[in-house]
Amino acid sequence: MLEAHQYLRQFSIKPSVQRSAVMNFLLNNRIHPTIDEIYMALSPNMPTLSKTTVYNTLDLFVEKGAVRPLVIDEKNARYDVDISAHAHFMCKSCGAVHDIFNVNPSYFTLPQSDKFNINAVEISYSGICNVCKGN
Amino acid sequence: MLEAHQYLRQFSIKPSVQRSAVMNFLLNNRIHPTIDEIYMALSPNMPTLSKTTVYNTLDLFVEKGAVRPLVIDEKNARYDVDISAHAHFMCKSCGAVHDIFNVNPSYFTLPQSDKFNINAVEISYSGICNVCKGN
DNA sequence: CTTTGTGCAAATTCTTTGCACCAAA
DNA sequence: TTTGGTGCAAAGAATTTGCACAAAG
Repeated sequence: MLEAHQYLRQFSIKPSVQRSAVMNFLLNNRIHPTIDEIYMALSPNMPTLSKTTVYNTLDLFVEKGAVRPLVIDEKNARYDVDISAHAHFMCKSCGAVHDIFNVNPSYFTLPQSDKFNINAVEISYSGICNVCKGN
Repeated sequence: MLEAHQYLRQFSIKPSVQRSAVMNFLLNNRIHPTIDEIYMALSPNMPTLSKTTVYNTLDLFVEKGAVRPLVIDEKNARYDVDISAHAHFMCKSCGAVHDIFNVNPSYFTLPQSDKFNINAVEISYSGICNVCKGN
């Protein structure tokens, strides 16, 4: 937990018990969790935790640049504590989201445009994972 | 409308008045509309149209490969009738989604993986458009 | 007729909001 | 104390579902 505590300070986020717990979960569970997954994972050990706090906390983390919101799952918001340039894969069957690191870094270059001020890119792959495919 | 009618047949979609109207709208309004935008645009001329039908219709179009669902807007599902490989830009201020065609075609290459069966890719850019920026 | 499509209303799910209470400085 | 954080309950928004009626073949 101390680790998460320190980590938050790097992003100028005041640590609280709840914030540290959420960050700790994100740092140790690189599953790009949904709000509900975070809430479900933490509430057994923090019975008073509310989902509103998880929403507030993730909004703050995104605002401070400590996590990035993923746009890959139409159903739920998902968050990644790894803010380095990398892509993601989502299995259309089980819904799991995985990191894809072997993507040419040049793909993350932002294109020039005279109509838009482009400042972020997201590369999302989808298909079926081997677990769902049955091997 | 005849155009849309024919277009649907190419994808083995039985045309109905509603389906043709939706496809016609998509073909002539390349704005990557949401369900609500489609519904709002058509309902004045089709008072009995229901939003459920718009949902059903778009689901069918996606299933038949006539349109592709965009994963770029966390708030609403958006659809693109142009199924060729190209990227999109979404303005975080006004929410408008635009096509980005000047992206290196190689970026759309699907990476190989022994863990996943990757069969689709989406490249999404975001930022602020010039209209919102004030010039 | 029989199948397929449409549309209303209700239900569900995810997210946001308002407000009171708690905690830290 | 004063500010900021938390949590409950209610509200809101997008989507899905169940079912009855309409349309097409």
